[in-house]
Amino acid sequence: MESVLTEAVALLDEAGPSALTFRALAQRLGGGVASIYWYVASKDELLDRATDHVIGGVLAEIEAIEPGDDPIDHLRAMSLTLFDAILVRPWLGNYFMRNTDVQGNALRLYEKLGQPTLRLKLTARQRFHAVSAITTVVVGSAVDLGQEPPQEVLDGAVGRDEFLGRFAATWRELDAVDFPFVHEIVDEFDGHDDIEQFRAALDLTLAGLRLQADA
Amino acid sequence: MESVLTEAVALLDEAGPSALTFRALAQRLGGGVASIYWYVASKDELLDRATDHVIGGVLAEIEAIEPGDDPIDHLRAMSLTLFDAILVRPWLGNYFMRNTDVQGNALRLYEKLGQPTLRLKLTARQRFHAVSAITTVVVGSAVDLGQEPPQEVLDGAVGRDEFLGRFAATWRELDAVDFPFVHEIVDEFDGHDDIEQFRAALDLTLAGLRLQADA
DNA sequence: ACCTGAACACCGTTCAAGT
DNA sequence: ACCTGAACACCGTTCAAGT
Repeated sequence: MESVLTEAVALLDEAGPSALTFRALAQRLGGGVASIYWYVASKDELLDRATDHVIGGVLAEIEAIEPGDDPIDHLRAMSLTLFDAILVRPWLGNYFMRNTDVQGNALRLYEKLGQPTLRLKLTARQRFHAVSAITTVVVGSAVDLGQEPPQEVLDGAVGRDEFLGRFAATWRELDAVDFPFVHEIVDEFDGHDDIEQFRAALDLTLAGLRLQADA
Repeated sequence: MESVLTEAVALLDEAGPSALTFRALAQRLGGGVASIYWYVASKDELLDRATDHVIGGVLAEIEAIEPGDDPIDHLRAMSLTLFDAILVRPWLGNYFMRNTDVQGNALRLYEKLGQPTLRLKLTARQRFHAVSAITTVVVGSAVDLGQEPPQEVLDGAVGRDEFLGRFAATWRELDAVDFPFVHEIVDEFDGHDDIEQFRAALDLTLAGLRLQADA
């Protein structure tokens, strides 16, 4: 079982989600395709369990973070750790917390993420919504930013900057009257940093949360 | 071409993303499978174009919204409209804005969403980040909340409330010392309203944004 | 310019049968 | 308890050939 998950994750890491097939996995394990069904009832369950397997590592990182004085700073630090993990493995975002019955580590991570809100002056409902909001921002940003780039970028034939630059060039050609906003931000888009973009989104949510707690 | 997209969307609406296969689509169009490849180079392109096709309708709704006095209220109104559209068709979230070259309507929607920020006292970078953050919250929430529920819920054999209730029951059995946060919010989770959850997440981001603009 | 049948190279899943 | 080969019912995509 352990080795099924380890090899599944290895396959995902090496060649992406499309490389994780029962046939490829069976070959790595040196067995038949049907054997895997003894450990797992479906591909969805395999992905749920593989997800929880790596979330176990993330949970350990998150538990190692010092709470500190400010609950919101604590939330920020944990969010960044989770974000980093999903950015490297975007497939995590599609399965994380999908089924807490099989994802025990995800549930524990959710708990950890929620604990700082207990130190804030909020209602139970506000705490529930706050943690949901943060999870959405973290997972949503990571999945979005980690989307598989086109083949040419993966090949290394075209760098990320050049890829962004091409879009920027198209945008600059748009009518300035019809697209004032796009023109306003095109220089920011060109060559922008993904992590900074996430950090900004997270900070807006956390600023809103602090306001709520201080009200 | 028009009818290819119309039928593709109909298929997606009636039976979900898994029902959109080239074979099923060809059958509805009364032609061969290979014909579709004359209009579209791949399934990804088909989904990009189908997405932009329905985003065209959403764009019209969004353009019909009165700007009003407060740019942030305007942003909120537009976000809710986009959210509603994606909640009904979660597959939109996976493709929206993925390739603005083929998604002209998505680009126009992005522009509309950005325009209110021009009325706020922000830097170009803050405007770029603000619209990215809002888009992430809207798309992330809608995709998350619209995730295909398990078969038993779709069948109607088990209601949504009962489905949530089961998880809540499991959570209530967790150790109260190890899971203080889960216990704190389990009553809120049980029978919670998805739209309210999204609204709360959006409002946190918008509150943070207002703070930034008023600084 | 538009469409087709038939094939290719895959998938996840099942099942009777083995040890 | 654990594994297997072989099949089933699908996929997206290609291509030579038709009108």
